[in-house]
Amino acid sequence: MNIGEIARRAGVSRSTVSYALSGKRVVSEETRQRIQAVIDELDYRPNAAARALKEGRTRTLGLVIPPASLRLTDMQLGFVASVVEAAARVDLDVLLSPSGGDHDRSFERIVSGRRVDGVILMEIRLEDERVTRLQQTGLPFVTIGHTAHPQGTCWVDVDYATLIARCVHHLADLGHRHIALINRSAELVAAGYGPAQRALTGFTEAVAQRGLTGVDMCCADDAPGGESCLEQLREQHPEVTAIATINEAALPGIQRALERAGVAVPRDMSIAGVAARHWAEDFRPPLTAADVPTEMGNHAVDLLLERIATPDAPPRHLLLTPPISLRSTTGPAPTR
Amino acid sequence: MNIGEIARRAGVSRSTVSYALSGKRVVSEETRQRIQAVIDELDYRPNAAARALKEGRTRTLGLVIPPASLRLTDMQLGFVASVVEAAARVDLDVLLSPSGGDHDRSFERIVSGRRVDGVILMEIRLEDERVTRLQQTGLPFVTIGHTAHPQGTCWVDVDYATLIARCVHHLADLGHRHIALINRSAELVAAGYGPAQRALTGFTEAVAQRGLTGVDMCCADDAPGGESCLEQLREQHPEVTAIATINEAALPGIQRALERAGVAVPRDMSIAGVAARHWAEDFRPPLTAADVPTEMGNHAVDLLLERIATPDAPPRHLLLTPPISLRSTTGPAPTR
DNA sequence: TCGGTTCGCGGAATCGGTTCGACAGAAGAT
DNA sequence: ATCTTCTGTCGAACCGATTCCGCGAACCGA
Repeated sequence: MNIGEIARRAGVSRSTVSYALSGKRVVSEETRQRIQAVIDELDYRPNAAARALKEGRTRTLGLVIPPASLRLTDMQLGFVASVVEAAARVDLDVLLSPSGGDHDRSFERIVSGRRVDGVILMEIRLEDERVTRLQQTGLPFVTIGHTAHPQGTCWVDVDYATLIARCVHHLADLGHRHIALINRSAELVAAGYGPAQRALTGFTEAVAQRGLTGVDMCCADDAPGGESCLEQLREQHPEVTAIATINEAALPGIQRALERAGVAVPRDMSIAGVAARHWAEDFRPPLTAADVPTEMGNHAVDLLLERIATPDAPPRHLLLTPPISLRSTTGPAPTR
Repeated sequence: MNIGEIARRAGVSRSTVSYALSGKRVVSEETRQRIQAVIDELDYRPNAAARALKEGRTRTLGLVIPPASLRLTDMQLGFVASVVEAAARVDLDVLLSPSGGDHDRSFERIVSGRRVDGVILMEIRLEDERVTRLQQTGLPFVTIGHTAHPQGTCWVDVDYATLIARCVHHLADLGHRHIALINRSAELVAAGYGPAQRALTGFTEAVAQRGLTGVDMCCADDAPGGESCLEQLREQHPEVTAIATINEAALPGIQRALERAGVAVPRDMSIAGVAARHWAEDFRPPLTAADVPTEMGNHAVDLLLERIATPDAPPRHLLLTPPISLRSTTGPAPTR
């Protein structure tokens, strides 16, 4: 069931079948229909490898995700889903590469075996050698998140610094004077993980600007982590009345610890976060948060397609600053 | 940077380079080292498409996931992660196809464009046309979950009927007489989604066997769904003192509704579920549940590799029945 | 009727690997 | 000295598409 078979049965040459399929040259309507009939009958579809070899492109995008051992957050998951969906809409397939390590075989296969036409990189660090590796090879790529030197690359990101600053301002407007930042895990912060670093910067600046006292804490990215982090916070800083956080995964634990301690939200404690929209909505009470649009994956695909089409165009960036959706977890600071 | 370039620089023929790389014929140690030196210098890696074309295999596995619009549960996510990880361990890549629809372009590309050597199918229904389509094409495949007629296919699944039955027995042993099954969404049940159907069967039989009264409810697969489902349950069946569920995603909502109503777990209400292990552990209080091993993805990959190697061997199945881990959400029935 | 244009199609090269058959030269057997 | 057996390498075919070049027939205006 290759193109030769179709050609023989339709009584034409292989090239004619190819042209009938691609439309790159005129084929008489009669011939075209005859060919199509044979194709339908045999359910023929061109061999992807042969086409990729000849055309020099694979019609496949690579998506580099964190290794399976690290559990993905809802937000990251949303990115994956929207990347896959956006790619499917333009008839592209997505090849997954779980790679966090330095010199990953899977990553190398993808980038230097010409298995994909372009790569989307997730969870990048401020200094990320995968980015430099991709720059070497010349393979088009887009990152979700950006490095410390983002000028030369194409990326889409959420402006964590500004978003966390907005959370702080919102809380300050409500009269809160003592605010805590609950950041991502200590390991990530130490590894130079961009969002964690930038959230801290934004927090520190905003707190200083409003003359508040701020305390920042790292917190393991899961429910138990949030729970113990909050216990520690209430013990060491009982004066805190509001929390800003980018740690989605820790929120259920935070919430639970507050409940156990009899601290009502938002009466006794306000929470403003940065999270996936559906996640914030599903949260009880609904979370006041800057809704990170999961469509970021779509944007990443768009940018990547552009870059593949015109590799020499200056790299474009997209820094999103979604507004804070006021829901039910923030309120006026308690009067002592 | 193709094999010809390497051959020229090393002063040998292309075939010799190929043999040096594959080891399928002896190449003198001296020549081999010379070739390797050139390869290292140029950072050469064979073109995947060319190799796939000639060899007739792509070294790629297809993973068909639910479309992006449907949010994946933690358990499904765990499968994806473990499939990707298992594939990476044996140097295989994973191609994602988001396809739930009947005649999906992405699915068709994968199965009939010979883009993959085998396919893993998730979220299959009792009658699933994707399965019949794959059987037509002869492409090796393994399903996570099984259809109503599973004899001829290769699959790995969790024995939901038995697990839910065990939950019922466990709860009955604790003295509960009125037990509710909180199932997956009504749409899934209507669509003939296997786990939902089998959970219902197992529940009904176990309840009858123990002479209990059981009530089964469908419930949207998210927190708000769980919340409203529980409210409805308490209104219509206030006598229920225990819940068995396979609806992971609804649990936070269930939990929240119970709290709001002042119903303590497990004092006033026991809950036994089927969920991913880490999920059950993170839940507060830790959930008594049959821990679905996320390693099911690994097993699926193993089965698939076997099937690819020996397509004519009789299809193998794997029906897992993990034991119930007793944690903190079940206790003796309340004395009235 | 003739030269030129258009239309529809076939032939053959090409992409970059793998693999089979052949072959030269060295080594061993008789 | 001749015949056989290895060893190590090369050349060429092949996988299944795409695409450039060119050819014959039809068509058209003069």
